Amino acid sequence: MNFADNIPIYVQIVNKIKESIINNTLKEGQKLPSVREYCQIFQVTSLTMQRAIKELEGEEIITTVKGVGSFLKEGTQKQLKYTVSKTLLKEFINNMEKIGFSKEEILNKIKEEIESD
Amino acid sequence: MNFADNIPIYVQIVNKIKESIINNTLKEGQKLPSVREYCQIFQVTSLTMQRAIKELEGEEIITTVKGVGSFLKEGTQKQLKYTVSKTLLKEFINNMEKIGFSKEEILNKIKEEIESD
Amino acid sequence: MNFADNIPIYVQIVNKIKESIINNTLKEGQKLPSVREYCQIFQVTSLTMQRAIKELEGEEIITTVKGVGSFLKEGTQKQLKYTVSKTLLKEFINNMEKIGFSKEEILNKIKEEIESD
Amino acid sequence: MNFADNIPIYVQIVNKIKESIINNTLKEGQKLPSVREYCQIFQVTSLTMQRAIKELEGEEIITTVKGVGSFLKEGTQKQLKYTVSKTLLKEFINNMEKIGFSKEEILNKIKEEIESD
DNA sequence: GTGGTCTAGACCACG
DNA sequence: GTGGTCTAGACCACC
Repeated sequence: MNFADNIPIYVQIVNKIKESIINNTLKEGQKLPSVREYCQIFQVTSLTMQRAIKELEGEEIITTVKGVGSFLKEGTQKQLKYTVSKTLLKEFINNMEKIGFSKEEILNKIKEEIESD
Repeated sequence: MNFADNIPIYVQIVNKIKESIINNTLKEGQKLPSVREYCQIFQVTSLTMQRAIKELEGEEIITTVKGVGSFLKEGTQKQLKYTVSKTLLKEFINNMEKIGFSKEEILNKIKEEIESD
Repeated sequence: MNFADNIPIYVQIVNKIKESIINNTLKEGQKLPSVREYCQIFQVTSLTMQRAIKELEGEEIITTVKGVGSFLKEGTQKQLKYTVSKTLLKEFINNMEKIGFSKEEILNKIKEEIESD
Repeated sequence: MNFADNIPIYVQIVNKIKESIINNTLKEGQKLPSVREYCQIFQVTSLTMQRAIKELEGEEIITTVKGVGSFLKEGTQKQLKYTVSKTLLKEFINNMEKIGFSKEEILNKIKEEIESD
């Protein structure tokens, strides 16, 4: 975790977990590591970790069963990948247009950037 | 200004001013509106506005002369457009790769998105 | 604090804190007093204190973690002492030369002054 | 003049004039350039220049005769050189001691600095 | 008129 | 508890 910047730590954790889901590191229906284990992994207090979990519950990505653990819902992976990529795309195009690039120019810029690597 | 979300108002203002520079609404070498005028425009107190101004000074985008006003530095517009777009591009590609898209797929997604409008 | 002269209070505070670092009153890696404590110590409002803190962050002397506190970076003490003394020396010699003293004369003046105490 | 920093312009001008006196560029008893000429030289408005003049009058360095001009007082050069250098010396030693140098160390540092040029 | 600094008190999100 | 942001209004020095 990046403790020095402005993004709340619990949000950073939420994002990391979402990444794991999209990458298929965490598989659908599977039980997630316990809060205690996650605290170790991310080096945070349980309170912070709980918030991250709550957030994921709120977004209907996981369900928590008291005394048992949290589970990934079925069908999340594909949907998450879709919504996240859609958001990234829209935001990116929107921002590029705000600073004066046409759609064509955006496409060219992307091509350049990708080929330059 | 968006008083509801988490981005500090003074950062929002900084971004708006940067946009104005990139759009050429504010021209190089030109005097910016006074702090008091900006307070009216953005509906904030002078202190908040000053923070935004200080930030832009720190980024070497403007220079301020006490009792006279703030001025856009020469050569900012082009450079700002370049660095901002570069950052957007890199971040976007990076994020898309993190969630499992190959460079080719990214390009295709962008094409789709742009053509769909 | 000296509320009477022209040096902004937050700059005076920055200098005092720098002095504490150089004297080793504040040790490297250590947590600084909280903003609220500093407000008591220096008898200023939190905003003024925050400005001082931001300044020190900008100079890469401390790092701040939201909700936790500010910490002295490692390696600051020695470097700060070096740069500050170097600046004082250069400025002093420069000013003395401006008003017509040769390097030799400067040395003699210093000797006199020191021995006279 | 440095219009961008925090030292008031009129103070900067006062210092420059003092330097000229100490260097003997302006000689004792001599008539100073007119306000109008000085405005040209320093590229400032007459109001700012007037303030600088007032300051020098206040410090008893010059006298102004209405409708005629300003004149350097007799005996200023030597005295000015003395007081200015004394101030510089004391301040310098004071500052160096504040950051933990002994008188001996100060002397050594000065020697080093001078010989290194 | 300009920018710069400050207070006193408030509210917020985060750990 | 921590740091971060903001207001409303004030005062100042300077051009």
